[in-house]
Amino acid sequence: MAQSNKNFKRFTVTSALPYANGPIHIGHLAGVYVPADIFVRYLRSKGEDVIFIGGSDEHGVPITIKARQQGVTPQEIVDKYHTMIRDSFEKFGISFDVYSRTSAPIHHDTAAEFFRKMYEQGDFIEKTTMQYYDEEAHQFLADRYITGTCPHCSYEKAYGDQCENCGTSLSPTDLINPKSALSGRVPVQKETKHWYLPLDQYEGWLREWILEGHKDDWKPNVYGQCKSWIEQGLQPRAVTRDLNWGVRVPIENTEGKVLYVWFDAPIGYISATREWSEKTGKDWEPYWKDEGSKLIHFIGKDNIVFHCIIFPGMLKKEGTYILPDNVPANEFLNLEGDKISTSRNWAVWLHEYLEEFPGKQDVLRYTLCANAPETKDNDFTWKDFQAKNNNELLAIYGNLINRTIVLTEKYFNGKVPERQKISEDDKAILEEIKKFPERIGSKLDHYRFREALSEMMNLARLGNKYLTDSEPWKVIKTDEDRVKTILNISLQICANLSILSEPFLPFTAEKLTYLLNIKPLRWDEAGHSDILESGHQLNKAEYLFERIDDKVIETQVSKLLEAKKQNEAQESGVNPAKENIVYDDFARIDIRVGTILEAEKIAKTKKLIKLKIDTGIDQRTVVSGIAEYYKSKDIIGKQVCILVNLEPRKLRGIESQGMILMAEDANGKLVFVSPAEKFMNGSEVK
RNA sequence: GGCGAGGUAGCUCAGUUGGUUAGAGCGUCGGAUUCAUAACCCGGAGGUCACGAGUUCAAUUCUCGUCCUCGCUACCA
Repeated sequence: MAQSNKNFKRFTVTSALPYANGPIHIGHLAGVYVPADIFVRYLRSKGEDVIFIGGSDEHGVPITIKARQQGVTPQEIVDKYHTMIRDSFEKFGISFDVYSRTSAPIHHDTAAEFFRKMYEQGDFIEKTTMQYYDEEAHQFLADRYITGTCPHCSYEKAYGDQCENCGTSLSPTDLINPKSALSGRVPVQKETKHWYLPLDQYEGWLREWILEGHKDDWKPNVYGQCKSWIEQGLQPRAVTRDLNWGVRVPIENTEGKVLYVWFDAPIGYISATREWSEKTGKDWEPYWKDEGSKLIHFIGKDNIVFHCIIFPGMLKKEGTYILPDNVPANEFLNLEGDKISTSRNWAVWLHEYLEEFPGKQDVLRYTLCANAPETKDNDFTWKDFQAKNNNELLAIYGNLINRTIVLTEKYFNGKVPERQKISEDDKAILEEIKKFPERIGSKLDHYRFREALSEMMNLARLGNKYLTDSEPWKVIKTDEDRVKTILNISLQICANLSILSEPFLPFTAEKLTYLLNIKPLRWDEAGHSDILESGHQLNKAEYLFERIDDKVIETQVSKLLEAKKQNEAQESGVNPAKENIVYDDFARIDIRVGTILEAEKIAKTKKLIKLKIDTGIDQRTVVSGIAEYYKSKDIIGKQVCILVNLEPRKLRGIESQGMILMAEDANGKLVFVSPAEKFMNGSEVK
């Protein structure tokens, strides 16, 4: 992975810009901000020149929709969430050098300038297409602003990009009876001109740069995803949209057009750096334009294509920028077994956590780092959070510090005793200590945060073992000099921890430096065993962590269950009745009771099961899309209702002779409609 | 359907350029201990390394196929 960091003069570390239409949750933290923060704290501790960039992404259609729904302006929406996000990051110890926002004037300038330069260089292609236009509101309509009847499921409130009832993705022209969400009028199709980034032309150098150049140092998930995109063939992508919210297209005759949000958002990293530059008086350009700078994007896996292909494409074409050295994207974090969802309120919100667990930032940081979804999706559970606090942070780290300081208080009035004669065991320990900075650091250099964290804890484990093995509480009765040595070494371990744990546990490290009564030290000062001088006075012992008991965890779990209940209530939306029919329409339908004789999942399909049914009339094959809800082996022998006079139809090359009756709820979950008791096969359902 | 990532102890993960008894942390069980927030320390149990076939003297590691999870993409209803 990453070549030696020593080859670089400075580091530019960006973290994905959170979208300002909701608060931050643990998924964002575990995937992006905690690892990024650990990384930059480590670099700073090593004395590297590093800038850590964050900011809110405030443009795009979803924000305008949210604003309309709430009857406020988009700016009010983003003001609210930007403030909230910024403050919660700060309280959580995410140590941005700058946290900016894309509605800031400096960003509008930067993005417009970026676009203009590319435009003048002829880097875009222009295309005119037909788009829906609302003649009353006098504007073109984003896909989300058009509603109509879904051509698949007849749901009447489908959006232009997706039907929320059946989940199908749509394009606005698919909708039956399209309506503008702005005025309710029928929109008309109208020509509009947009600019496209010709990604297809970048394939050559992208292949060389990523597929050949980063085969070994990018994470497999990132590399694989890029490969997938490139091999599938890249398409030109529109960089502008017809919308009133965003960065105005900086060329003439482009009323009502803005930069597409994905185009302006990554430029936000650059704008933020410029903002930082204005505040600090330092030059921003080397961080983005000097080959001696190492640019690293921390993101979630949903952002890979933008940061590995599109944004680099923009940077390269613009011509004066460097490309990212690495994009250590993480996978997703689940919560108690379910996908985290902002709209379904299935999340642990950072601002709530900070209120409910005051002073426990590091506990969450630790849990999220230990469970970071580095190689695959991972699950956060409150029980695990509790275990990590009680059995690791408290039992191993906190306990070592506490017992060491308490012993020192007891025997030496809290003064660091002088080291006396060194035993072979002591020597071995001192040698071990030396290895930790490099051991932890090299893991961090390679973005292996979980392992780095575990190595850090190993130092605390080493300290505990040393204490237990050398039993100063016994030795004190016979050999005080020996105890001096033991505690001196134990205290040096504590001092090392104050340095080496700082990137992971900044609040704890700070408390620890207070307890040890020292100044924060740099990474290079770790590994040594003379950090604390003999005679140095410690402060009084205090706990670094407190036990979290079951009650606290139960409260959190029931809070989640409450959210789940509310979701279910909300999602139990029922479709309105269809038009009336006459009896004859119904009488033509022939439904029978049948029994499933065989069931076999059809390979390579998501939903299909091939069933053999005894209908009383005959035995026949039916293909049914129920595999997401039933396992083949569980349904054999089950009685079901089957529509027997449906025109046969081939699905996956198998002729399906009928249809099994299923009830479907608002979530699309299916359940068999079966006779209430065992009934003769072939019985008619009337 | 195509593509990508993953599938290793109860949980979270490491590892194997193919080679004797597959590792760690947490949990669990037992022991020891009392300086320490029932914490620390020692030890045990626990895995046919998703499944099947192939290559090989030897495969968890290579090849092929299958299944499962997640994502991207396409299509079908």
